[in-house]
Amino acid sequence: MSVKTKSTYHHGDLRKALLREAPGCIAEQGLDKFTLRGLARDLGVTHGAVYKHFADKRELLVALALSGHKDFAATLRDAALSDQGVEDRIRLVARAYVRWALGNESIYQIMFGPRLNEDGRHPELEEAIEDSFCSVDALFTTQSISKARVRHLSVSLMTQLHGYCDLVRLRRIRVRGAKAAETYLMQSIDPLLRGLCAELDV
Amino acid sequence: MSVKTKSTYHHGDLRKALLREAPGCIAEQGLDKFTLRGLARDLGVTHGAVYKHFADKRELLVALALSGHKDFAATLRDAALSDQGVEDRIRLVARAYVRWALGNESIYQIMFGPRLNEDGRHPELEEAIEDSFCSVDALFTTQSISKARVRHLSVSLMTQLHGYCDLVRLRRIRVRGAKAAETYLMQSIDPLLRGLCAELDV
DNA sequence: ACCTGAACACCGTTCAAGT
DNA sequence: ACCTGAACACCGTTCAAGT
Repeated sequence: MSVKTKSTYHHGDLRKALLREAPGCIAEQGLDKFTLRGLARDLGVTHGAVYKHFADKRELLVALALSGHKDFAATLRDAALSDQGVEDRIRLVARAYVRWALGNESIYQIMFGPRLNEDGRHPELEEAIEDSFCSVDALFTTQSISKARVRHLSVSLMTQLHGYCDLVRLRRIRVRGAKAAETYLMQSIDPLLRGLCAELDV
Repeated sequence: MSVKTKSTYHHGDLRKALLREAPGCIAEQGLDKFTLRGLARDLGVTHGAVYKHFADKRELLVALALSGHKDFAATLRDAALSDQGVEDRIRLVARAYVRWALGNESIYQIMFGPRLNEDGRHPELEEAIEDSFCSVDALFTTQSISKARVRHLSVSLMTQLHGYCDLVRLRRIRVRGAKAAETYLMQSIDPLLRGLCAELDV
C-alpha cells in the first residue's frame, strides 16, 4: 500500500507498451541501431521480459509491420475509392501515400525495410503488401484495360511513390518539412499523372 | 622458405581485399547482418586488423558507397548522352539504372541504405548522389524548360526507378531473374515515359 | 608499417529462479 | 502467468605487444 502506484513488478500490459514505444525508439536511433534491451530499459523492465511477449526481435517488428500495412492499405483504399474523377483520385492517393509514409516513418521503414520473411514463415506479410497494390488497382480497373495492364499502372504509381518517400526519408531529396514534401511530390508526379490519364482516355 | 607461399602475416593489400570481399559477404547475409569480424574471418585475418585500414565499420561502407556512386553516375551519364532521340535515351537510362542496381545489389543497398552521413562528415556522399541526378537532368535540359522543372522531371524518373529497384530487391514486386526485371520495368515505366514526352513536345 | 590477441562494453537469446 | 538476473555466444572497438 505504498504511495507509488507503479508496481515494480507486473507491468499491466507489457506487450502493448512495447508496440507503443518501439516506433519512437526507432525514430530516435534509426532502425539499424534499435535495440530490444534499450526498449526494455525505456519501459523499466529487464531485457528478458520482452521474450514473454515476442519470440524474438523479428517477431516484434513483424507485429508492427502487419498493423502498419493494414492501416496503410485502408488509407490508400479510402483515397482510391473517393467520389471524384480518376485524375483527382490518383492525386488523393499520392497525397495520402506520402502523408502516411512520412507521418509514420518508423513503421514505414519496418514495412519496407530488411525482409522479415526470409524464412518463408509470415506469408501474411506478403499478403499485406499485396493489399496495398490492390487498393491502387481500383484506380485503374475499367472494362477496357486488361488485368495485367492495370497492375503495370499500379506498379508505376506505387514505385514512384515509394521511391519518392524513401529518398525523402534518406534526405536524398531535400525538402524542409512534411508539407513541403507533399507539394514537391505533386509537382514531380505530374508527368506520370499525365501519362496515366492519357492511357485512361481522360 | 616453406612450401606455403601465403605468408600468414602480411596480407599484401588487406584494404583492397576488404573492399573486394565485402559485397559478396553482404549479398549472402544481408546488410543488417554484415559483420566486420565475419569479413576478417573470411580473409583469414584477425578482427583487429581491419582497423588498420578503416577507422570503423561505417568508413568501410562509405568507401564502398562512394566508389559505387561514382560508377553508377557515370553509367547513367553515358546512357543519358547517347546519340538518339529523347524517348530512346530515357529508355536507355531506365534500363541502365535497373541493370546496375540489380547487378550490384549489395553496393546499391549501401548507397541507398541507412544514412552514412548522419554526423555531417562525408559531404562527398551527398555530392555523389547529386551527380546521378545531374546525369539525368541532361535528358531534359532544353531552352524551353526551367531549371526547377528539369529537376522535377529528373525526380519523377529517379524516384520511379529507385522505387522499382528497391521493391524488386525486397521481393515486393516478384519477377524471376534480372532479365524479367528489366522487361517488366519497361512496361511499368510506359505511362511516365508518355507523360515526359508530352511535356517535352516529342 | 601492419597484424595479433586480450580486453571492454554492448546485444540477442535462454533459462532457472523468484513472485 | 509474468518478471528477474545470471549466463552464453557474438559484435564493434581499443590497445599493448609482437614481427
